[in-house]
Amino acid sequence: MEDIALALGVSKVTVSRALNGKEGVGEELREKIVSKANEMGYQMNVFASALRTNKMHSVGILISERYFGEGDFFYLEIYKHMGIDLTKKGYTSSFHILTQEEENDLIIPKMITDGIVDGVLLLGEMHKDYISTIDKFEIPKLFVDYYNSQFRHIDSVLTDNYFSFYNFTNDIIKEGYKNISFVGTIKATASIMDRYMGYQKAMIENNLESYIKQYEDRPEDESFIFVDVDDQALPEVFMCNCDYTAYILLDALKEKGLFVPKDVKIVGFDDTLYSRLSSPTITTKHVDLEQIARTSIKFIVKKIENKSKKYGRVIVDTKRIDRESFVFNSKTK
Amino acid sequence: MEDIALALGVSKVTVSRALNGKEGVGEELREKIVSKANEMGYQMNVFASALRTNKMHSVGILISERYFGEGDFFYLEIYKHMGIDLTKKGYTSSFHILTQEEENDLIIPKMITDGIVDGVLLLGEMHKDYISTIDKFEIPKLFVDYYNSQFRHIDSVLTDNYFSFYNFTNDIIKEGYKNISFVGTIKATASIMDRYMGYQKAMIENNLESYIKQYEDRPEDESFIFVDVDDQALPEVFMCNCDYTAYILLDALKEKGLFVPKDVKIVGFDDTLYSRLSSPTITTKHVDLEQIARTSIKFIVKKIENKSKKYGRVIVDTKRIDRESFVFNSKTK
DNA sequence: CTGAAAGCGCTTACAG
DNA sequence: CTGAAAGCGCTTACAG
Repeated sequence: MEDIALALGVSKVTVSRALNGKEGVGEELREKIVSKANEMGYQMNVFASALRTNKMHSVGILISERYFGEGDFFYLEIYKHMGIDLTKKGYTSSFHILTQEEENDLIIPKMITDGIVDGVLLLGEMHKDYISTIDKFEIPKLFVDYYNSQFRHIDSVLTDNYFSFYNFTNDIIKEGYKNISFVGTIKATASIMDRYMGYQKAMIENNLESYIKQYEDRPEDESFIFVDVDDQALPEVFMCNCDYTAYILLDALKEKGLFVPKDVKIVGFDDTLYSRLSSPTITTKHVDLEQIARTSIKFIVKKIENKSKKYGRVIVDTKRIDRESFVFNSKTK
Repeated sequence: MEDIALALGVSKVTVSRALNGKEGVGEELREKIVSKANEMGYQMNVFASALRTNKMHSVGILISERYFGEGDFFYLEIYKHMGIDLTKKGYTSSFHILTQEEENDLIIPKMITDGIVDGVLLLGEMHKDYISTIDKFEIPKLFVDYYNSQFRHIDSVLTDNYFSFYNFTNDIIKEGYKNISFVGTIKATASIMDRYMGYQKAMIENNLESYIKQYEDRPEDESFIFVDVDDQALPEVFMCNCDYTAYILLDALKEKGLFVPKDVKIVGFDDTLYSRLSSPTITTKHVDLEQIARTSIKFIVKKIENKSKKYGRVIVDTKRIDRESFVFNSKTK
């Protein structure tokens, strides 16, 4: 094709430079070349280009299938926005849902081993051994909605679990509640742990140490979520680490003949379908997925194009959504 | 790398043939080459290969963002299984969520214009003009869960909407019901239309023509779903074209003080989250997504590798899931 | 600012 | 069954 562009009487070297926006071509010449290329319907052969540069203008997005339980639209929404941003930047994306088998056997997707993608986004938590294995590939990478101090050299874009939960708890305390419990197995994921620490911080700062109480929601070695509320001392508010847990808890309370929010109040986190389809609907925190996506893409592309190196941990805020499961009570008046 | 494989004293032509499973290499030699390649950790350069063959061993999966409303796990599940099957066959996948803007402005994804994917799967319905535009690209393609008689030359893998709904309706009639209504705007999508026709067929065959009644669920020019049940003559059973409609209808009935399944029965279709999270839960039909995925991948890969040409419309069956919203009544006894 | 030359790592006829 | 030669369409130094 370049040959034909030589219809302009220049060398293909010049054409290549003009089309790739490289310096070393006169402005008028460049414009002439570009318009001629369009006129001729020129389409660059990306393989030939990639053969020389090793860049496909493509980023891989990896996520464990564990995060695609039903109701988990969270990551899909993020992916959608990533796709939009990637397209804007002239990039293509490969979305790989990691099976449990691949994760256990440390099988790295073809898109990475074959160098088809120029960079990779690790969406959500995955097994440490798996991350180690991927980390051996010298390709730009970024955690999204996950971080691990063992892999501190990998930057990450994160929901502000800690501070958001702190604010959330603080708000509820301000509204007059004291006996507030946290629901979540804190060692299950880093997110749950961070949310719990945010809760604790607020409780301690408000001198409510004596009310601090944490319920488990993920029995060991079980994949399902479950909350045991066979407890005489019901709190005023259950702060659940996520909407799904809140949803399950709601069912458990109903079975015991308790009414939400009359007898006890509940809040969730994530603003997923569970918080909207339950009855009553659940007050929760919404995460700005679009911003997480935009930030992640911006950074990974910069890394790929060598424009910048280190970002560390980039935090994205959340917004409270009020629903039926938590309603201000008389204490606030 | 091939050069180094010449450590075996053969030409790189032979190595290329051996590694690609082409004929023209002795069996012993092939094995020797393959094991040497593994030993040396050889990784084929896919770009160089693609430059000659124009094949990246990659398939693109396209879907309109309209199908990623919340609760729509349907297509994501299919994608997940597609990814697994593709990996098994040594293929990579690019998942492109088509924005409304791209669909309206007939913008074709880079993965197709640049020839990065060897074939493309069109998941779910999209605008006819958009399909026409894509159809101009001479690349193997297949509809999944959609068909259009205007594009009869494009094969498709489909849920058996017509026959499944026919069977479903027949079952219900057998259980003693006569006054059965269909809920769904039949001109909205081909799937709804086919489901309706299946319902009608069963009604007519059982001489229940006089009971045939169809309610709208998608007001014109509205994106939300809504069911108007301000109707004196309630049927015994509402057969909704999908779970979401059933879910909405359930709410509408509750507001009128009606109880399901006591006062009236409801069934949905698709077995999505809506049918499980509602209260009562909704009897529905489950589609074998894994089979849809497996079939689609098998066919698109065959098309890419020129092993076969024409499949026409390939139908995948559904399975009834009984839940609370439809319970056998005394008539069956 | 522009061009001639070499080469990226494969595969495809063609010849033996 | 095996190999020598040419070429896929770009980009990267190097030279002017």
